[in-house]
Amino acid sequence: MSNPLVESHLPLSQAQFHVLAALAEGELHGYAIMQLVEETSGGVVRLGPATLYGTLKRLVDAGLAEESDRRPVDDDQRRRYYRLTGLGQRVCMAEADRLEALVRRTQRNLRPGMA
Amino acid sequence: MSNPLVESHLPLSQAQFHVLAALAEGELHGYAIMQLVEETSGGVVRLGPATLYGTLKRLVDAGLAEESDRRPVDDDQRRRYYRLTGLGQRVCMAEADRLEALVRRTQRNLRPGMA
DNA sequence: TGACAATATATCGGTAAATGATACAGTTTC
DNA sequence: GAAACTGTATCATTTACCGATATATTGTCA
Repeated sequence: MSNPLVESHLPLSQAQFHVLAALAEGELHGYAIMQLVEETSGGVVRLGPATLYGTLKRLVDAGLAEESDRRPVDDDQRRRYYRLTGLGQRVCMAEADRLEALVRRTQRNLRPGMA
Repeated sequence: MSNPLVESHLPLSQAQFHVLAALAEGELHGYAIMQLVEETSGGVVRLGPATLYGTLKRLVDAGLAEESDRRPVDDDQRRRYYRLTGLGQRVCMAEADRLEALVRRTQRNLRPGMA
């Protein structure tokens, strides 16, 4: 399952992974990403505007996310929606799988009770 | 289970979490950490000397890791061993738990096959 | 309707972290 | 005794992060 195109984007920074993970929920606009990340992390991860829009721009430049032209009726016209690209989905999934293995191993090592 | 002292160190950067996770395996010297991180990530995460020793120093300054005076007989005398502090264990565990939830949610969202 | 809070995007500037390159010394192997 | 590997360390640069700030729109409600 080795894929050089995908792996060249790994590992993702925390900010990048959190934004991609938020977009995995569906098409979202910037402000909604901020709220979702803060909410799903229990308030631990708080992306300010500079971090969010900077990260978003980098993800778009890297081809992992793209702006969507989706426009729900009566939606706030200021909103700009983003979604994962196909590559973005694969990269996000690969990073999630990689972290899963690391997390499991770490939890096993630290579970009570060790010396 | 909220713990301000622990949470003030979250979220960890990728490099910091990887080093702490490596130290969760046991007391290790710098070079061994480099090898272990590369090995357990399937070669995806490669810490150069600057990243490793810089990160290690920051972790020690933050009280998450400490140098050990452990000296196996006939061991290479250049080696400097490090281990997690009590705080480091709790922070590493908290980060692992946080990532676990995020990873699960992301995998659920991206598993085949969605639009 | 007028004021205020929340929503929404954007950028500037400072700071911290990550990283490639490099250096240097000890150890092992043949 | 030379080459490859092990091991720690730092410099200089790049990159990313992030607090602060700006500005405009939308929603609320008195």
